[in-house]
Amino acid sequence: MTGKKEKQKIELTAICPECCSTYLSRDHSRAELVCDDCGLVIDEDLIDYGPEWRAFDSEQREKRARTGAPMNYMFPDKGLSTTIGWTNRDSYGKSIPNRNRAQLYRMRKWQNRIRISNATMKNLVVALSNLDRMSSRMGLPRTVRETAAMIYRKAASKNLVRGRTVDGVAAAALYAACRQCHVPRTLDEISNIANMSRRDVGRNYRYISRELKLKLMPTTPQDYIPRFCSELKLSGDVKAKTIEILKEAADNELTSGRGPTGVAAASLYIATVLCGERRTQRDIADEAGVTEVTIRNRYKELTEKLDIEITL
DNA sequence: AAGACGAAAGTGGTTGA
DNA sequence: TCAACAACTTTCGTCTT
Repeated sequence: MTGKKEKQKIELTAICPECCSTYLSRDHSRAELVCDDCGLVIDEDLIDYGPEWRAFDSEQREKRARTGAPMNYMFPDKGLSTTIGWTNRDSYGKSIPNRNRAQLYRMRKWQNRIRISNATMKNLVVALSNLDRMSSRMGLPRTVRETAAMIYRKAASKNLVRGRTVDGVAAAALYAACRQCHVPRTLDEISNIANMSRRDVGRNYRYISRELKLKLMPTTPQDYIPRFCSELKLSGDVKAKTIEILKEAADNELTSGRGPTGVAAASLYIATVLCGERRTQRDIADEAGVTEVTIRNRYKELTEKLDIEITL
């Protein structure tokens, strides 16, 4: 342990990408991260998993001066990308002749550029595959996935992901895409799939929609109807009737200020009764993600204000 | 027995000072 | 930042079919 070169054990959760050892040492004299078991040099570009970034030159320091949460996926390039050292010395320690230095400088520059672009690309790949996983689990159509991917890309290119988790922004993008495509999902559904709290998804969503100037109308109850109908195996008649009721409801100002899902559920309930395809309040409530009580409240308002006769 | 109804108390988000 | 507020939920007892 007490070698001549002082190696400092770092108590981090990093893992060597080659042999999966957790014993890594930082060699300060060379600014390298080295695996104790297999000797793999993991360069300094790899991330210190603590709250702060390491910065080894002024360029990095500038880029990383304002840091958010540490990146949470481990080795974007598996630690295998090449880094060209900053000292003007070759592998034997001999100084590099002046006539080659300009070339070396250009190589370093491009190496850096390529590496960075790889990192952001990888980031994007992770986000997009998450997006795809979530949307396929929710059975969302292709257009929604593509819209979500587009929104995420825009967010990423405007640096909105910094300080937020990749998954969080992806979930928010998905939520926004659903609304934009008129196949809304509730924040609850999205947050369940994404394993996040509704607050976080909502907060991220508000942030990116503001920054990207997504102009999204508030969701209307109508948007939910096709989905609820198919989930509950209801006929087209019921669907048409529901839409009709909702239109009237909107004209009579019965939808504003109410939760769209509640209004949708109530008018769907009324339509099922009118069309003789009865479903219980509980069934509809579960599907719509509201309670029976909410359905009852809405449905009382609707029947009273719209003079709809219900015979049970 | 299951579903519908409604009262009352509690919860989470929005709004305006 | 805090209180007021409306919408909504939870809970529970009663009524109807």
